[in-house]
Amino acid sequence: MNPDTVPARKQNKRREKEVAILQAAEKVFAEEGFGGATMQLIADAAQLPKANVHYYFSTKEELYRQVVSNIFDVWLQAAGSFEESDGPAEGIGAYIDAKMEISRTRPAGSKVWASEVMHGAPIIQDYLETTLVEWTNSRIQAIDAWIAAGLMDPISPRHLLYMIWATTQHYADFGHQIQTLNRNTPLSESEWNAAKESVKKIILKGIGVSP
Amino acid sequence: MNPDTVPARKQNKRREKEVAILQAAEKVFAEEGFGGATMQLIADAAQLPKANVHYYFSTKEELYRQVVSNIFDVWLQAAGSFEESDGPAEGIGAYIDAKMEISRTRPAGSKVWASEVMHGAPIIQDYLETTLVEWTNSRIQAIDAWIAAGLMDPISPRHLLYMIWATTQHYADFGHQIQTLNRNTPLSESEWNAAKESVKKIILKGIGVSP
DNA sequence: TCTTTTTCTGACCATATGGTCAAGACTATG
DNA sequence: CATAGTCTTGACCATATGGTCAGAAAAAGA
Repeated sequence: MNPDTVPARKQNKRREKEVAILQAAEKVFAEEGFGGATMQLIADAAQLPKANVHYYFSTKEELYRQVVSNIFDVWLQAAGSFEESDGPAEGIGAYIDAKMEISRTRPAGSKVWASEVMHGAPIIQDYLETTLVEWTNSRIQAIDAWIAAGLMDPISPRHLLYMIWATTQHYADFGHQIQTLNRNTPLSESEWNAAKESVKKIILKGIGVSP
Repeated sequence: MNPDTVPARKQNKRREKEVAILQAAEKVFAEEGFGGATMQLIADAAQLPKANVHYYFSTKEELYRQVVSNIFDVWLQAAGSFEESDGPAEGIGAYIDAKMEISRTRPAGSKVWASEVMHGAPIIQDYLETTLVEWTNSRIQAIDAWIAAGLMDPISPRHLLYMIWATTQHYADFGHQIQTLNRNTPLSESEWNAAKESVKKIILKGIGVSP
């Protein structure tokens, strides 16, 4: 038997447990905020004794840091769908789709991210200043190129990005409000699609891109 | 002398002190979240002993409730600028202006509101279900009337409203991120104006309204 | 099977926090 | 000036929370 097999399996098992805790933590942090979340609540959500959670993540900050870090990875993944090789209709359309999909499937993550930024990004400030700044600048260049090529109106790329972020994340962060305004019912599959199409339609037309 | 004068003056003094505490609380709640905010932090921000804060607001919840309630009033005030008597260019344009102005002048309030909604609106759920639902439905009717009159494209009024809320509030709630992307500098007067114009331009064009 | 390493957990501790209280200070009024 | 009502505040308390730890249990390895 390969001597690496057993250790690998063990590593996997450890990783699985960490992931379970991280999922529980993401949910609790989203619902209660960092200050309101307690290790006991997280442990209960993960169906583990509190001390066991501390075995995998020594401190609350450490756990929170990893939750936020995971969200950032998801964010980066969606960022990849913004391909500058295609035109603005495909690039921006796909990006909006991807971000709306994240809001639908990972609302808790989006809320944790929003909370972190709202409180001054104490944990991920370095990511903001490096990765986010670079990504944003590179996308601004891409949009400017589209503008120069006459593929869209000469709007401010920066504020366009803010609008996309704001609108797409709103469906996660303010999901409770949206549900209240939707006869206290979660958005159905078709309502989600309508939301997606509305957002894309208004923004794309707003920047002078025809589908 | 009017017998009401002295009591009134006293009432004013009490009110002034309450307002000072409410302002301090709004700031602290915005920065720390409900769970992270402590009565001591709020007392320090208001430059009062903690026990004195408790004299005016018996519990943390009570204080928070009033802070959130104040924000809702500000929100309603901005909502008034959405006049259906004018056309969409004026009505929606003025509404965006008003909301952007709130984001600029009361960012802490906006953050508290966002935080409250993100955590399921435990305090102001009744406002959402009554006032907000009514206001939203009435605006949807107004927009539908504009659409019927051929003054704008047949978009979903509901999702248009969400987009306006999301985008305008983003400049307050994610102000830290925006500042980081703005060479770590707060938006200047002219940058705020550029933001306003960008938002109005894209949204109004996006719904087929010419200025 | 015996030993070693990793995982698990109840009990415990130090600290921070929301809230109380009683006594003092201040203010208006008769 | 005396009295009554309002405001102020340091000291205090009960509780909740993040985190520790010793030892049990389980798994891996020899």
